[in-house]
Amino acid sequence: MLSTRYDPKSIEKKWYDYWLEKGFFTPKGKGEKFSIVIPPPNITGRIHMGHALNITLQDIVVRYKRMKGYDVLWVPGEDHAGIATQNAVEKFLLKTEGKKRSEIGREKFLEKTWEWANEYKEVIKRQIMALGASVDWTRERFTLDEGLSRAVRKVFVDLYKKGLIYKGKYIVNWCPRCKTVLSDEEVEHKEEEGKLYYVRYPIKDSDEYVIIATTRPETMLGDTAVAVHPKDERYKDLVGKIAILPLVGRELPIIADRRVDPKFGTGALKVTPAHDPTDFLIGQDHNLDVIDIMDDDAKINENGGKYAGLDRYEARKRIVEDLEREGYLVRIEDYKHSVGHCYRCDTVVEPRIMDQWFVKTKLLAERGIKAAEDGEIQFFPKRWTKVYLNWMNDIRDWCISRQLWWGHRIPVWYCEDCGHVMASEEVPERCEKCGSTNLKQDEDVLDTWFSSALWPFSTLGWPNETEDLKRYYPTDLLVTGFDIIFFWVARMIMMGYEFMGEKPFSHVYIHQLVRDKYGRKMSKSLGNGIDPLDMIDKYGADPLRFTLSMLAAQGRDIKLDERYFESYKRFANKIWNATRFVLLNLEDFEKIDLEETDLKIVDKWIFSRLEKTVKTVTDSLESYDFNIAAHAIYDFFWKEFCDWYIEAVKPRLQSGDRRAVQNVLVSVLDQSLKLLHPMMPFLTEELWQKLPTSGESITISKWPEYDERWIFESEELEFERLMQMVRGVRNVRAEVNMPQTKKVSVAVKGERLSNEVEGYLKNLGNVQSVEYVSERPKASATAFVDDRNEVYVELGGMIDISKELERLKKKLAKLQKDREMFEKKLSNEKFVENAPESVVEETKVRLNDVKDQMERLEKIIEELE
RNA sequence: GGGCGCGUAGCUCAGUGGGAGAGCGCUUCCCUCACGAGGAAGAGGCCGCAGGUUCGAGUCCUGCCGCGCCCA
Repeated sequence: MLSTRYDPKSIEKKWYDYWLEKGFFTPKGKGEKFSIVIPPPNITGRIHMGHALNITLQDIVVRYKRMKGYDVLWVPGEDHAGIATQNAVEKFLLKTEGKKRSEIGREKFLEKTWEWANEYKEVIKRQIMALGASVDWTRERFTLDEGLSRAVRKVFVDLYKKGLIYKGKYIVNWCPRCKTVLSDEEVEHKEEEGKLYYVRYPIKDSDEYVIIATTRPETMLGDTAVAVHPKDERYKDLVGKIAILPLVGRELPIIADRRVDPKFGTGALKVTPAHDPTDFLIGQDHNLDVIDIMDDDAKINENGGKYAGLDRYEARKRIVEDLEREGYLVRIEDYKHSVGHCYRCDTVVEPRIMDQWFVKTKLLAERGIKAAEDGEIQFFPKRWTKVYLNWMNDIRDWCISRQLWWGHRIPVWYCEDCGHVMASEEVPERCEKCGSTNLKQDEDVLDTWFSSALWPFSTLGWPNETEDLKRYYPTDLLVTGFDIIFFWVARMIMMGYEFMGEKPFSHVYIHQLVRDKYGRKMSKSLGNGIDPLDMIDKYGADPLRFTLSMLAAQGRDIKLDERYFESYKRFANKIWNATRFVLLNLEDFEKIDLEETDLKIVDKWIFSRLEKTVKTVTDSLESYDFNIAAHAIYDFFWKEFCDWYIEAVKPRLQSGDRRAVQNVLVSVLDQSLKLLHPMMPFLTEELWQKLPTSGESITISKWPEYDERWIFESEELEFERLMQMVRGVRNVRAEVNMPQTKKVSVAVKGERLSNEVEGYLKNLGNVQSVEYVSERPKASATAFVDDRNEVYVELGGMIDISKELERLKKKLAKLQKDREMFEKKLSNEKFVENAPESVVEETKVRLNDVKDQMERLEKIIEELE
């Protein structure tokens, strides 16, 4: 028998092992398929709450679909996470061995990183298991697997041959800490308080000067022009003249270019093509010299003259001092501007001109744009479509080379003899042009997102034409966060169409961002993270999952407070104990096919409520409204099944004739557990296995189908009417501070209650006797009034007439308000004309009810007065 | 500068065109034989502000105020 308390630890591992052993998560390859690939977590450490949410939501859909009878494949895996992992390993190395990566060399460093990777792959895997994710571990993939690496090489070489990958000198974002370039998306812009420096540049052979404004004065060492807007009247005469660069003495042509913003600073722009994206473009159009003044550490290089060797900020300070001393500095203003930071280490990035590899994205994006416009790929919530489209329509070429060691090495070889460049899937033996064997591979690796972009098909075996690829591509759903729509979602779509000729997935569900209870992003630096594994340890995986489901309302961030887990653990405990109660009453259980004649009002009520819950939960899961599904089953199970149904049938269970009610209990419990299973897999399996109607596993049991035959509208109304009577009696009792245990006598005016209803009233209201009367007994309080019955609680000496009057008058006032509202509506001709007939009809009925109740109440009040 | 989202009970949030809801917290009562991690009853809301559309607006539209995010 079950213990009195739900203990998650004692059930979770056991059932996960059972599911694995039975192979429930491996698709059978028959029937309609449903496939989904996991967003591979980075192998940098523990998973965080965002992962927990992501994995939970996927597992809910996956388990639901599996129970619906789909042939479900959920592919798990991990991401090598180039820059993030390399940073983590570097830190680890420095801490444990006191060594930098440059000291141990590429080969040794990669060895260490592989050790790290293998360890953390296992860590991640165990964490995903702890969450209960029903992924198919026999198909686990890693982005640096041989198979996936082959896919990467093939994609690179194909795109290269199509001319969609090229190498070129462009302005790129350089992280001086990670010592690599970053794509535009890997740069995070943050508003910062900075300074705006106004500097005087003298005009050659004159006493004139032009004042420029800059936030980064150190870059002046690389200035090769001054630019103004062509229509700027202030500077019309200056265009064509020469300015002299202070401190350096270089001659700078003064040019006109539309890209200059006349409203910024003085309207005159110092042009530094090597260190600013706009300046770079201006430089290209005007054939300006490009002077790179920084090295990889963001220190000034030999082109910086006497400032060479200084760090960029030190150089800034020195240059400003020198400018001031020599009279070139006009003024310094406070200035708020947005500064680019590395998304992995938060260091301020420097724009630099470098020779890097790029993917030409314009053409690739076209098909992906059409797909979203046509609804071939749908976003949930819908509004993310626009975010995606804005980016795709304005897409820029993707810088894919990284000066890292950890990742897919760029499959390009350079012939040392003739200079020929070769892209090749396999290591070439000789130069295809001159035959030389003197070949050298490109030192760089690819952006980590390059391999992720192939994930939906590379994990299924591509470029081999595997059975999996044929059967499970395209996938049906992708669940991910909005922060990687550009990094990942958009690129998977582009690559999917380019290499598979088909979309990678049909639906994209963008999940919530998990914040702390104050609405701040969870971060290591703030220390405000709530660790999902700690929560599993403290409350259990099922409560964690259910909490996240309850909070997963589309289009809104989740503000997480640990108290939620406590609340929903109580729900799990409630389920546990309700099941325990049912099991305690099943010694003589015998399964029967319930006929309508076996069913009482309360049975029909609970079946009808259950059926409606089945519909709500099913519909909500279909539309990814996880919170609605969770709320529906929570309310049904706790408030209707536990608080009313079970309480109402307790006497029947004590009687000799309890076969039918046992069957109802088991049936409702069975279906409820199934509805709960996607959200709370462990708990439901544990309990379901104990039911006399169980099977091999709830995991592969059949999802409840909505069936109108189990809807009983009139019984629902009848039972709800009874609930009102019971509440009325309880209310009276509470008003006079009568203990709940004390039995009361009730007088009923109007029609006779059925034996069944009278029984519930006695049982649930703790009523000892019901007598039928034609007049209200003296010294009684009114518990319930409608057009069929009035229910009085006999109080005898306990009655406080003034208190009773106060209570009834309050009730009357409420009714009066309703009455006025209904009357106002119905007296409005336009309402009667325009509103749907059913609404008008309902309003009339309700008005009549209210009027009737008021009349009766008024009469009672009159008598009391 | 462009775009997006959010302002509903003390707190955290559901609710998208027809009678204001939940959890937690609060008050009162109950050791009722599944559960005190429970049960019963209750208090608590100009649904940010101002207009508009509509027979009817928490829900749709516009503006404003406040908060947050993305992009440039």
